[in-house]
Amino acid sequence: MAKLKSAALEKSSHLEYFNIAVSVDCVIFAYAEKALKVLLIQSDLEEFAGMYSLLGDLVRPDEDLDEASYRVLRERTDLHDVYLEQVHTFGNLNRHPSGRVITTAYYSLINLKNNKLQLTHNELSWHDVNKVRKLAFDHKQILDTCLQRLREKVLEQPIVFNLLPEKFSLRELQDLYEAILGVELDRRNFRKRIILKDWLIDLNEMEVDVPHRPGKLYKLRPSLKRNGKLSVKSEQKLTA
Amino acid sequence: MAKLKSAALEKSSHLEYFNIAVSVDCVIFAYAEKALKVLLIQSDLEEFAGMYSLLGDLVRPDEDLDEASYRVLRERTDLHDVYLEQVHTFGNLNRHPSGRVITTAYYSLINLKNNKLQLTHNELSWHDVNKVRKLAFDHKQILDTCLQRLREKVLEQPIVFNLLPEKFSLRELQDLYEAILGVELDRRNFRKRIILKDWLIDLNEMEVDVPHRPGKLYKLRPSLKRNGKLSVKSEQKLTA
DNA sequence: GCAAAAGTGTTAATCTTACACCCATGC
DNA sequence: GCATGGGTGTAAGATTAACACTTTTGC
Repeated sequence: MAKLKSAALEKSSHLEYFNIAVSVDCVIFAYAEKALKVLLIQSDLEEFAGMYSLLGDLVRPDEDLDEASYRVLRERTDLHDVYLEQVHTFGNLNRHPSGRVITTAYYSLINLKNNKLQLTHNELSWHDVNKVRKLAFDHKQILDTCLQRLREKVLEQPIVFNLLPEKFSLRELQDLYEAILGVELDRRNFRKRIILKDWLIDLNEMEVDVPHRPGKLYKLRPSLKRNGKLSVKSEQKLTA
Repeated sequence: MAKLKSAALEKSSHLEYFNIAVSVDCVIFAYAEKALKVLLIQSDLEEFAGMYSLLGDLVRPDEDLDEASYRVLRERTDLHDVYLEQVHTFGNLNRHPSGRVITTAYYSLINLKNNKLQLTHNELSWHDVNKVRKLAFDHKQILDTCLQRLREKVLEQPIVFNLLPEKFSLRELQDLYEAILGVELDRRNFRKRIILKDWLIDLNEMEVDVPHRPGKLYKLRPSLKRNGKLSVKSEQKLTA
C-alpha cells in the first residue's frame, strides 16, 4: 500500500489547484399576474453590458455552499426561511470571462406578496420566465435547467405553496400549476387530485372582493411546510 | 445604474476568493454476482487510515468539470465512453480535513466484463453497495445520494444497459433491476413492460452453457445507447 | 338579469397487479 | 426423469381522462 500522507501535506502539494473560483447562482422564482417570474439583475460586466443575469456571488472561504446561496437571497430579497434547492453545477472552462469560475445553481421559491421587494428595486426586476430570451454568462441554460427541475418537482412534492400567500383558493392554486407547467389542467380532475393528496386544510373562509362567486380558502397543512433548509422526501405525486 | 467594470478588473478584486479547491468524486457502479457494486480505494490520508473512499481528484484549472470526472474514470479504469451523470455538489465547510474543498459527485455505470480492471487492481476493490457502512470524508453520503438518483433514473431511462454485456437475457436484465432497486419484480409483468418499451432488439440467439432451458438474447436498440457525454431526455418510464 | 367563476359525479379507457402451467435444456 | 429456469395470458382492481350543469356573487 502507498505511504499515507497527512491532510496538511496534501494541501500544500496541491496549492496550485486553489485557483478556481466557486460561485452560486440563484434562480429566484415568484408568481405574479398568472405567470411564473424570475428575478434578474442588470449585469455589471462590460462584456455583458445591457444584459440581465441571475443573482449570484462568489462563495466565501468560510461559508458552506448552501449557506452562500441563502446569503445571496437574504442580501437581495431580505427574506429568511426561503425554499431553496440545489440543481446542478456548471463548470465549463470558458463560462465566465473573468477567469475560471464554476457555479452551483439553486432555485428558490418566494412569495411576492410577503415581500418588501416589490416590482422594482434598484437594478432588480421580475421577468416572465417564458419571455426570457438571452442572459449573461450561461445563465439562460441555468434558468432552463432549474425550470425543468422545478416542473418535475412540483408534480411530486408540495412546494408550490412557497409561491402563494398563506391563504389561497383552489383556482389560484390551479392557475399556478398551469403557469409552472405550461399546460391547461381540467378543473374537476385537478380539484379531485389535490384534495386526495391531503396537502390542504380547509379554512372555512371565503375569498372576498371578487367580482363573482367567492371560492373557499385553503392553506397548506403545516407539517408539509418546506421553508428553509433541507427538503425531505415523501411518496406523493400529482400527475398533471 | 452602477458603473460597469471589466471582467479583468473584477477578477483582480476577487483574488482573495480563489482559495477554495474544487474536486470531483465518481461513484463507479458495476454489476457482478447479482449485486450492484461500487469501486472504492483505500484512503491515503492519515485521518482516514484503513478506510475506503470514492475515486476523485482535484479539478485542473484547464479542464471542464465534466471532463475532470471523465479523466478520473479513464485514469482508474482505462475506460472511455462511459455513462456519467452529475448528481450533486457537496460544499460543507469541514467536509475535507485538508482545507476547503467542494466536490461535485458523479456516478458512472460500467460493464465489468468488458473491462481489464477485474476484481482486484492495486488498492482498488469492488464492494456490494448494500454492505458499505462507512467511508472516508462524506463519501457515504455521496454514495447514498448517487444510489438514490440511480434508482430514480433507471425507472425512466434506458441506462442500466451500460452495466450489462452487449447481449443479455431478460432474466439477467430483471436480476439487474432487482439488484439496483432492492425489490423483487414479477417476472411476467417485468417482461411485458420491458418489451412494451421497445428498448430491446431480439437477437434471435440463445444463451449457451446454461444448466436449464436457454433464454433468448437481446441487445439495446442502438439509437438508445447513452455512452459518453450528455444524456438526453425521453418520455418513457418503467414503473417497478 | 347577466357575467364570471365556483362547485360537483359519472363513465370509459388505460394501466397495474396478482397469479399458474407447460416447455426446453443439462445432467 | 428430474431439476432449473424460460416462456406465456387473463381477470380484477386502481387510476386517469373526458366531459356539463347548477350555484353564488358583484354589478
